[in-house]
Amino acid sequence: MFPNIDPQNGIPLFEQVCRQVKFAIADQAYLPGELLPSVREMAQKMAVNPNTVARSYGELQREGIIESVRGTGMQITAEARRICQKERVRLIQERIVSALQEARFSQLTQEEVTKIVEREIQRLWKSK
Amino acid sequence: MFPNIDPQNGIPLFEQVCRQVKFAIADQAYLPGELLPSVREMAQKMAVNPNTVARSYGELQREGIIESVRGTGMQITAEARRICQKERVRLIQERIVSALQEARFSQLTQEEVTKIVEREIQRLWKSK
Amino acid sequence: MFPNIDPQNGIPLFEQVCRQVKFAIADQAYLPGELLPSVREMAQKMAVNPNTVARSYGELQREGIIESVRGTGMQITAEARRICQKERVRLIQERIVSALQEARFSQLTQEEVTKIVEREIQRLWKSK
Amino acid sequence: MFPNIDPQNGIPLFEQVCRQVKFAIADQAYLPGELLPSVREMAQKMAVNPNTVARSYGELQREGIIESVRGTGMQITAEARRICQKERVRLIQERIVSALQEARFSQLTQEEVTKIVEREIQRLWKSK
DNA sequence: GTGGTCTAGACCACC
DNA sequence: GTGGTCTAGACCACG
Repeated sequence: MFPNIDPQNGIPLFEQVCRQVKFAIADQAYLPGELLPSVREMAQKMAVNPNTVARSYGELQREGIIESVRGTGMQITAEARRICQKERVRLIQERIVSALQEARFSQLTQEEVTKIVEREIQRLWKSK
Repeated sequence: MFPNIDPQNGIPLFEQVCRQVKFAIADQAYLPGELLPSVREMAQKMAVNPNTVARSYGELQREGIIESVRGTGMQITAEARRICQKERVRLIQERIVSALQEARFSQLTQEEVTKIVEREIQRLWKSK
Repeated sequence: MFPNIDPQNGIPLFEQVCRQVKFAIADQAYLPGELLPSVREMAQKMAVNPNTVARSYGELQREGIIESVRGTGMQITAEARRICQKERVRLIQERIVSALQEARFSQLTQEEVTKIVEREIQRLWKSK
Repeated sequence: MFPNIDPQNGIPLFEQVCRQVKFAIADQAYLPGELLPSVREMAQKMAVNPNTVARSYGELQREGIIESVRGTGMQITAEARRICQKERVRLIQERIVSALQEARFSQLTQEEVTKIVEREIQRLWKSK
């Protein structure tokens, strides 16, 4: 359920963790009122240090997506899904746009880019 | 000629500088045998610390794209254009693919992604 | 009778519970020889986990304010009132002094602080 | 200039550091555009771990009081003073009010509290 | 068991 | 030199 944490891709680990959790919530893998896996559990799942997960959870808490219940765990808030769905689109869109902007500036033609994009979309979504 | 340097987008400055120079060479803005602008000059153009440019030039030299000519400056090599054109496509493609992969994993539908991509391509290349 | 338990104000819950009980005893709401409400009952009154109350009772016992009577409950000791009255003043005074010290150190003027204090005292005790 | 960090008073160290820095800025000990002492330097001044200071600086950054200048340090923002002056009053007032509320609820009389407060204010500000 | 805080020490990218 | 990130491991308060 949480693959994809990559220490070598430039994006900080704690931020990748945030993204994964947001995507999972947007996807209703966790529902409001439920508890997120504990810091230690999640750390093991994702093969990162517990402190890294703790930092991510702190971030999510600040964004109003989860809240700490003393001695119990981190609980999904009522607004979590709404926030995460917006975030999901925003985060991904941001990254796509940024990549396309670089392509544009570097003088690639619309045709070249379209070809790359269509090929990859076919490849990635074919298994559906 | 060199806009787009963004200190806040996660990609190291010196790497952004490398990219810009590679793209300019791929685009034949600089031809083999010509000199690159001096470190200081380029630093000013790009609004970046001279040390950052120096590091980028070192990187380009290591990749065989430019070579230092004693007392004169950094000269574009004969193979520069070939290398840079390959690089340009590789770098951009890599980034696009990585962004689309995240979109795929996060359960966005093919339709949603296609919509974003097409809209942005229209927007970015409309001025052509 | 026991409002004011606030999970978010930095002071541990079990300590807030201790304070409330001490203040109630100082106030003669409980007299020597009487029994405190059972752990479960008190937990419900204060909307707090029974374990938290149990810990507080343990603390109060260690301070000689209550004593456990086998199979009966926690009994108010003879010295309870004396201890609690001293405690009450000490605890409150300590907290006020600490807050004022920070105000002093942070270069607030005597006038600013006096204004805040007088306003709040008026507000809090007006219903008398 | 930065005394008063106390590991034993219940308030987290990183938060005490934040408060101290805010108070210093409110007091114009640091002006907009200036750099805060480096993480390592401040850590030594305050006798805490550099990571603790880093966390505080991150917090201040999130509140718009300082901003990170790559490779240079943490710079006081233009709005820092305004924010910190508001914060100073808010933080201190909050603490005073909270202490007085406890006094109120615990059945101390207005006279008792007034006596304590006036005595302490005299004592703390007498050296002015 | 849970999260929260703190320390120590490391490595990196940037100036 | 600077801040940013990550790890490892500890202790505490709370349920």
